[in-house]
Amino acid sequence: MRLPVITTDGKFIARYTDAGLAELNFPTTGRASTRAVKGEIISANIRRWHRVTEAAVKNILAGRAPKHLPPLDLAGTAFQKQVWNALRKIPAGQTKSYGEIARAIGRPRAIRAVGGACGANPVPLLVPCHRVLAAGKKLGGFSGGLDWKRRLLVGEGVGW
DNA sequence: TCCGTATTGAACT
DNA sequence: AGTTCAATACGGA
Repeated sequence: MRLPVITTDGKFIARYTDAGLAELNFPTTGRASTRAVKGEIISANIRRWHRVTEAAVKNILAGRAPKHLPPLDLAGTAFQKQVWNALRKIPAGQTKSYGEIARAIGRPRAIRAVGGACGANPVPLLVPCHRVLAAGKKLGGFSGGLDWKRRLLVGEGVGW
């Protein structure tokens, strides 16, 4: 089940399973339109979750920590989930390095693997992979494009 | 098993 | 200040 999240910055696409939000994509430039979601039956749960998701996305875009998050149904390996879980502990307005995340999950040498897990994150924004910088406060990379990463950090008042 | 990473830090020019 | 290089863990083919 895919539903659009309309914001002033574009149309994000949220994908839900019975268990919760499974995916949240940045606005796609051109390809993959909203697609015929109509006709599908939207369960009460998903409707409720989607309202929470919309509010959370808008808050994050405005640089504020979302008050509530929908339940997440993240598909990934145990390692990736550990990383994503660690990312969610980063408070808004703060950043960490890939090395710090690696240490936080007890694998100080899994630095590059952390980068890989960030890139595999199906739910950017809600899982704040944009708060992870490379050593020396360099930007590193970002799945949705570095422009987004810069913008989100600036929105949270992070300077580097 | 080999390859590519959203890395890192040191050793060079 | 820029470049090269090895070490490194994980995931996909």
